[in-house]
Amino acid sequence: MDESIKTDRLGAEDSTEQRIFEAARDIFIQKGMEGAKMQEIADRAGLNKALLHYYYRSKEKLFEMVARSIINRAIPVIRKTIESDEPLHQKIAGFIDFYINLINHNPFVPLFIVSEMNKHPDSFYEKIMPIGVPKPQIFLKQVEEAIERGEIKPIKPEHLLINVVSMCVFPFLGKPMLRIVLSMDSAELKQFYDERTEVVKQFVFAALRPD
Amino acid sequence: MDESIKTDRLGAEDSTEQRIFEAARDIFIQKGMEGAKMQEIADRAGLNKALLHYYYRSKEKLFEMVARSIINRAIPVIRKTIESDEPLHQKIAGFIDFYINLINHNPFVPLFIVSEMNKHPDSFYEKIMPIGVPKPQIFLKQVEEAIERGEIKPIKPEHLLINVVSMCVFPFLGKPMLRIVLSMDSAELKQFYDERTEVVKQFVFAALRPD
DNA sequence: GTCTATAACTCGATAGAC
DNA sequence: GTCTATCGAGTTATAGAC
Repeated sequence: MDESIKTDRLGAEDSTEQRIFEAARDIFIQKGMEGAKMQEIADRAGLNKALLHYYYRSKEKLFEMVARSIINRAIPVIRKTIESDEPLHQKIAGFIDFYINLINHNPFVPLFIVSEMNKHPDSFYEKIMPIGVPKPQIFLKQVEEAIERGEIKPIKPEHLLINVVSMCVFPFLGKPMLRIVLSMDSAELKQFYDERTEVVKQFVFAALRPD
Repeated sequence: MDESIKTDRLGAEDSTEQRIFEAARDIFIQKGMEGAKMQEIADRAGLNKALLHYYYRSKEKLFEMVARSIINRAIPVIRKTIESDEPLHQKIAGFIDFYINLINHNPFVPLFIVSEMNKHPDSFYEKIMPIGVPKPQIFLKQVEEAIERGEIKPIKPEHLLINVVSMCVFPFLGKPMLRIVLSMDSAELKQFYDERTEVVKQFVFAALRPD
């Protein structure tokens, strides 16, 4: 089972175009638009610079393709979970399960998206628009109704949503910090991330449990 | 009351060196090492490029100074809170209060640190070393003791720490996302961030409350 | 210390052979 | 389609006048 956010194209054709795209994705994710160099991408793909331009015309266009592909893959996941109308508890649990698992397989994607959003919020918005901005209304309403029925402790729905997302995403952004501060080795880190799903679920549901 | 993370130097001397440093800090935080241009820093400082080299020799050295200064200011805050031996509940509450307030005044610092850490973990570690890596042992032990005494629900102390930090930091990293997904305007965002301190405290303590 | 002018260099992009 | 060689724009860095 491979949850990696790879590319838009289906199948695993090992075309030159594909190899360039994958090399570019890795480098852009790691170093950002300005930090990435065409030479480095070419080296990683095992080709020369000229070919990058042959297939993608310019660095900017190549970056566009990569960014779009990553966003196209990540956003629908959020949308689907947030917009579905399954029961609240189930939805939250499913969201945590799926989201942590997804990031676990694509640990650098959140930083890429967060950086992109902060540096170029407008171009990001344009990329998101066509595939549809996640609409949290259903979720927010579900929370309010659950509160009215006394099923969960009162909390502003927006804060609940952010709390859940924070605990899913941030540990991956702060991975190097964890390493240093908690002085964990690779094995301990892996275990830590494997435990996360259950821990976050328990934490959230404990926080929501009414008196 | 000014909680901004400004510079290493005390006082507010308006020397050329100082103006360059502050301009550089603003630009580097906003655009990163590669995205920032010496010309832009010079413009912001109201000087010419040559002076940047006169005072700081190279772009790399200037960046080093800025990065070091930001880290030197942010880390001791974490250390002090984590390493103190005040009672657990008080410590957690104080941590949330202080941390959210601090980031609220320096909203771009977390992204800078997270990006830096991920791009150059080694150079980051070297910068942190001399001022002392925060040692969470006291905190971790306090949590374990509180669990044994039945004062709080069982949870791995490391996860609790990360949960708290996540909910404090991530909402600022994801600000543009909040804007889009929750479609908040500036006023609503401000209110949202003002509410955060109380919401996070309540959420954490509710999650920790034993059955 | 501060400025202008320019050297030196990096890197994206193109030309042209194969 | 793929390569080597090179151009040219944009940047960092320095020389030298004031």
